Amino acid sequence: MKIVSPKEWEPSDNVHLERAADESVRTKENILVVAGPGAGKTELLAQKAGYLFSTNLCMYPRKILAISFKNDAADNLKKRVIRRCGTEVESRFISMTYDAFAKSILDRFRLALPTGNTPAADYLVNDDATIDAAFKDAGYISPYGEQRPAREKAFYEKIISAVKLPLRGDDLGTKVWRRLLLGFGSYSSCLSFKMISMLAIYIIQSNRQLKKALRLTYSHIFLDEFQDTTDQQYDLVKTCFFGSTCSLTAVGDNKQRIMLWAGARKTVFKDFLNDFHAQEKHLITNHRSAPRLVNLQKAMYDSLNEPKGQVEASNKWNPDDGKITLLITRDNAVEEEWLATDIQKCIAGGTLPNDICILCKQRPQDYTAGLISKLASKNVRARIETEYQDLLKEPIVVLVLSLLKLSIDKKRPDVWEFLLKETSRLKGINQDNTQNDSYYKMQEDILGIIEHCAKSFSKINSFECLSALVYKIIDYFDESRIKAFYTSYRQGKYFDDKVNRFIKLLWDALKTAKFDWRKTIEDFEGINSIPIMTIHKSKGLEYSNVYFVGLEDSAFWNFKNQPEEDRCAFFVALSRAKQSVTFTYCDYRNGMKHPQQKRNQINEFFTLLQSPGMANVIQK
DNA sequence: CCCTTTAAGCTTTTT
DNA sequence: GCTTAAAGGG
Repeated sequence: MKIVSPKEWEPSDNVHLERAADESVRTKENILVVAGPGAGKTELLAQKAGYLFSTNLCMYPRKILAISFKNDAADNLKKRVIRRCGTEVESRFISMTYDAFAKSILDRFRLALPTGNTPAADYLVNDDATIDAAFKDAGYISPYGEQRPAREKAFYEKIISAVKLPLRGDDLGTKVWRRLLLGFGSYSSCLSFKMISMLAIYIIQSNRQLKKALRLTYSHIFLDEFQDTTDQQYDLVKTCFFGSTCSLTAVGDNKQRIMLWAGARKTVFKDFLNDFHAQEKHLITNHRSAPRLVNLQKAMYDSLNEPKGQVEASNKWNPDDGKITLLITRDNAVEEEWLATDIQKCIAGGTLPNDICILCKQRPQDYTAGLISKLASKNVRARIETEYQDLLKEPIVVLVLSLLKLSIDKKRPDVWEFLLKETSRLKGINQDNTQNDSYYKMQEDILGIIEHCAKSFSKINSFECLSALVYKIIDYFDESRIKAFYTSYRQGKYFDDKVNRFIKLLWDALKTAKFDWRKTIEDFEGINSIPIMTIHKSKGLEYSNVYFVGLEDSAFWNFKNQPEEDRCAFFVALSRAKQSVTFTYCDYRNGMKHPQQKRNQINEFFTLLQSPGMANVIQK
């Protein structure tokens, strides 16, 4: 990478940065970037990484630490940075989740903890059975017997979090901590995610040298989706970097704050501005949504307590682009027919199924079961994404799928490269020197398995056959190595459950695709179907056409308790759409067990959509 | 055994 | 607010 002066630096890949974004990239101050949907928050962070590396303001060999909530967000950001800056920055852009960051501190500095507070080296993470047993062993008698409802888990977390480190005293929480740190009876050491963070915070708080080392390693810190930060995550960041010369960049959007119910810190923007003396910048361009949709988003600013700040649609659109529809029907059968027809038209017009999305507030199964079969009768596939999303991010599923893909088509250099890299990491084979014997043998072995799969495909005609093939692949990678490498698979039946579920769904896909393997893999990955999900799952995603099913009081049943959050949820739903968004309401849903649906609580959404020039209202 | 009453869950991720 | 399942009553 060529070193340039800050003045010479320009965004890579011909990306244009609006003024506030350019300033946010170049500032040396701590900064909070408030940016609405489609403003390019990830791009801003990627460009800032490029700026810091190519000007050497992140001075070699210091690093940038980017913290996200979810693995896919952390991976996406890392990929974007590598695309913008090249692979030479790979080792200096550390992109990880809060939990991975806390765990990395604990694992490296575990022995800096005082005696009696040190977990065993091979602790399990968040194993329900162990935590349950620890409470029992510490003398806690559950009123629920063998079952553990959600509230019991919440109670456990509360007791565990209330304990102050280092451990002293003899209360229930401390007793549980002692058992979980070192193991007890036949149970091994096991920490919850909260405990890992608490230990990481304690390590940094009580050890000036380690804190100093951390601050020397990372000169710049990026914090993604900052509006969702919990108290504990904020504590961790503050413990590590408060009062340092490290420069922090937080990006987020208070209009998309829909995680308060799960413990997001309500005052996190204000606290960050105060604690870190950060500047605040606002991005105004919405690169995602068409002008009419941006207009609807803007109309919500008042109710979202957002200052009448500016938003502008990108100039790639015509001023009249974008479509908003409000469909009001008698019952869900009419609704399903209308939606299926509209979606069919949309696909006939050239929109890909996976560029369409069906959203629900909650419980997608209850709201879209009928629509799924209606669509199926018109040869349009739609599926509830939850389980597929979960499986597709499992390392074992990713491994097996890559191998299957190469067995179908050898000319997939990207997949081949990934598989070699992952396998050598898994098997502990040195990949710096690809000339050595073990690396060569690994390549030969993988090719052998690929050959075996390719030959087996035509013979697979039962669930048992498919299962045998998948286990043959797993055998090659070696189950015990997989469990040693991906530590989440070490506990309980987690590994077997995931693999069995994967085989089951792959078998379904194989039958649906009439044993066309290429199609099967495509289908499994969701290329050919419309994703259905909750608003929460859709956060951060975008689709050409969005259909929100069930704009009804009963779907927003908690509106009176959390009106701000539900307004944000509505805003998140509509702001996923690039080109068109449709909301549906029906008087009678799902067999009229109950009287007519209502729309009193959330009447403000209807007022908004029905205001002049906003939505095309269709009554059926 | 059947009918009524009561209580829980619903929106999440993380190794 | 509505569904589901468990608990309670006759």
